[in-house]
Amino acid sequence: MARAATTSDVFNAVAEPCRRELLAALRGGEVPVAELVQRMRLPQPQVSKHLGVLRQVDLVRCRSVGRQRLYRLNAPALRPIHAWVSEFEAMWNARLDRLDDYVTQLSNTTTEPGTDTRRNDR
Amino acid sequence: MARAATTSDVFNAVAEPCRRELLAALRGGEVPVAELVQRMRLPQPQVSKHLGVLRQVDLVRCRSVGRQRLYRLNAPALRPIHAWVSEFEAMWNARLDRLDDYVTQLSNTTTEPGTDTRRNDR
DNA sequence: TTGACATATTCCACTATCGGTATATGTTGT
DNA sequence: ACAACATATACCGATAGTGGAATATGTCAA
Repeated sequence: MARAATTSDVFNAVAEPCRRELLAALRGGEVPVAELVQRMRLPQPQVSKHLGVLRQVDLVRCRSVGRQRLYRLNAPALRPIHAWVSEFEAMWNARLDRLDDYVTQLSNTTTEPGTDTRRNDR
Repeated sequence: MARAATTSDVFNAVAEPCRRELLAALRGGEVPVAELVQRMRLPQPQVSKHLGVLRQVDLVRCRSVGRQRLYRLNAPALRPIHAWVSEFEAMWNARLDRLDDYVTQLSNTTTEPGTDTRRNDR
């Protein structure tokens, strides 16, 4: 098993740069596939496939208008991600890292176990 | 090319459930690998490998103490993710989705192009 | 009904990632 | 110097994800 299935996990769906770009492109409102293809400079099948993934995790929804398909963002589906990162937000807002750095300097820090590059991080 | 390399993209690094769990386990402060192995109930090599990935994207850092290695979270590395999701936050906070639903109902919505399941989303 | 158009799906080959096992590296204590 | 310990890395087999090209589905217009 390699990773939680892309099609079932929002985190995975968003891990793909193209799909993030797609979501960004949908921030303005409904957009037909053809326009997405243009903006993304990607072959149409790829776009459709990416949209398919986003649909499966409910990050986007679409409706048919004539032969076109208008996609729109379903922002609330991003909440799990936001919630998850937010739990860590305090840790960089509260400047706890300063204490962290202190601890770091106490003993000589080895950031990269193999290659011992910088000794003073951040 | 399948996806942006796990080792170079924070989004990808975090896409793995085990790695998210690892990060969560480090929220309390520095933790030696052995303890992580215990908590995760995963073979030690897996844990080390996951830690390796997290290290490469600078989500965690570590220092050596005797033969142990103490890992700690580098929370600021999560900022890109937080920043990205936050750009969408307004869209679910502002109840714009209500308007969205309205648009949805105007024409019969087809959420799943192939399998036409529910017609009324959310 | 036929053809143009818009989009989705299938098939294929390639690569990256993951889990598992074995082994290497490095450190402490004797 | 050697053994025990802690952790990292290398190797392997399996598999899922991606891009690309071809094709299927569905809709409109004549």
